[in-house]
Amino acid sequence: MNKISLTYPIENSHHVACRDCALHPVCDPTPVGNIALDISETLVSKKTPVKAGEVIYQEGQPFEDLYAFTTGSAKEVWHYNQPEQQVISFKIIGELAGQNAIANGIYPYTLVALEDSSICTIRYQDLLNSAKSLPHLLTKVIQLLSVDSHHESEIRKSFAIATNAEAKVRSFLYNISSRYKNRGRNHIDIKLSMSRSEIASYLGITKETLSRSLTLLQNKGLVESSGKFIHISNFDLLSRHEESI
Amino acid sequence: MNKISLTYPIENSHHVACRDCALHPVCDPTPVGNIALDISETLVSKKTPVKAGEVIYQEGQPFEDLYAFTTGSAKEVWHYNQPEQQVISFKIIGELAGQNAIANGIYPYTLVALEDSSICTIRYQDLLNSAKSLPHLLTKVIQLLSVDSHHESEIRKSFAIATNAEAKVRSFLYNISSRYKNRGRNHIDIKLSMSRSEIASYLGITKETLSRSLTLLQNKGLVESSGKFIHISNFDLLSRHEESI
DNA sequence: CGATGGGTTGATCCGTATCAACTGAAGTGG
DNA sequence: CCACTTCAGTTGATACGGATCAACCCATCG
Repeated sequence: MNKISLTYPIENSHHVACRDCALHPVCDPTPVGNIALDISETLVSKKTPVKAGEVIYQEGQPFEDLYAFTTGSAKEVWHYNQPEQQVISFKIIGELAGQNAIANGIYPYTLVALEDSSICTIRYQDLLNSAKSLPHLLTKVIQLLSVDSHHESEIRKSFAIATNAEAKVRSFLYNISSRYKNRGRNHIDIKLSMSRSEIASYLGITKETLSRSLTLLQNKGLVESSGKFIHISNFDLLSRHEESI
Repeated sequence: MNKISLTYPIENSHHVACRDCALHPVCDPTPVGNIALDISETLVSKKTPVKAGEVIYQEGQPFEDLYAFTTGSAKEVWHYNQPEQQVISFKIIGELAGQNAIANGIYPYTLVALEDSSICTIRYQDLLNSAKSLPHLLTKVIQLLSVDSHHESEIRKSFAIATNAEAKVRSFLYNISSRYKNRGRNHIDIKLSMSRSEIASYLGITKETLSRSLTLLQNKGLVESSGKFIHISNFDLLSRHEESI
């Protein structure tokens, strides 16, 4: 394969525009004019840098903040201290983290930055307080959570459908690529910030099987992979879950 | 095994009390006194009967209502018309359905009653309208959705952890049992309203493997199963996901 | 009473885990 | 600046678990 095709700059490294961020509906409540600016200023602390490997919140810790990634990415893991830690989800640029803590008031998992990133933080209690004067804010939060709920069931669906390892990997790549696409970013040439072992843990397969599946997909001309860089050769074929490809 | 131990009446068949229903926070917004009663009366249409096999909503249909089961249960399926339909989730007594439609305004899956049931219906738009005068209602909705989000990621976690079929079945039974327990119902003797094939589809295994796993769990003294009736002999052991049992 | 369909049990084959060896890239120190 | 170390990732060989196909059991219903 031609390595050169993968070496041109990847967009992932740039800051996401505020309008493409998961928190945007909250940061920018359109209907209220210049009050909106105040909200955004006071409610959201913007673009704090975090280092690769840094823990943003820890499982068991009391819930306080929601986070959105404006650069970089993270993994959500269970049993962070255990030898065999389970990867629960990946958060990429523009996405929200911490929603699953609202239910019990405790972060159920640990969030760890996969690379040097920057995050916007919103204090949930402040959000609720502001909502007393701006009820419209709450419907935005509801929208955010519902998107999340749907997102989760989509993932679970594709997992249940995926009979073999290759299908799991395919749906993972499609899922990641779609998420970049939905944020208006380059979804054809992607840098995977997580390791093979982390992907494997997430998919419930071994890293060896993951590696083999990737070469299979490559031989079928669906993707070209070179280390952390993945080129999606055929986006539409990736989504099809028929066995016969 | 002693069949008699499984034949005494199962509580599942009784109506759930309003206070144990997922919609309860919405039906009964405590802080507003006698206005609350009006809300509950006008917003929620109560305990409509549905027959086994009846479709409550269909995938692709525009989102209008949230549903809560006061008796009975349902399955959420994808590709309802296809020969191989995929089971996405099960809804049991007291639980909410339809939340995952808020995001896109369309029901992503089809909801089918597994047995004769009765449901409370709430028109989402009416709920939002009422919220203009009672913003507190919206925080309740947020709470509902967050519980759902957490619930989903819990399930996905246990699936990723479950290396073999037996562990999947074990975590499924633990999950169902816990849900009855959380609603203050009998979680030791359970009637599974869904078929083996439906459970298998949900778990992503075959019905044969499911059957074998059940007998394994039975031999280990964790459960006693007789057709649709399951007796949880050791609730705590069921939750442990260590291989060595 | 025989038919039907859900559920269980059995035998075989294939896919993935496991264990092991190897490769290559990145980082370290002389 | 280059050997040495180290670790992520890939490739190979074997063993085991689950899918598949098939037969059988049993409850329900006409």
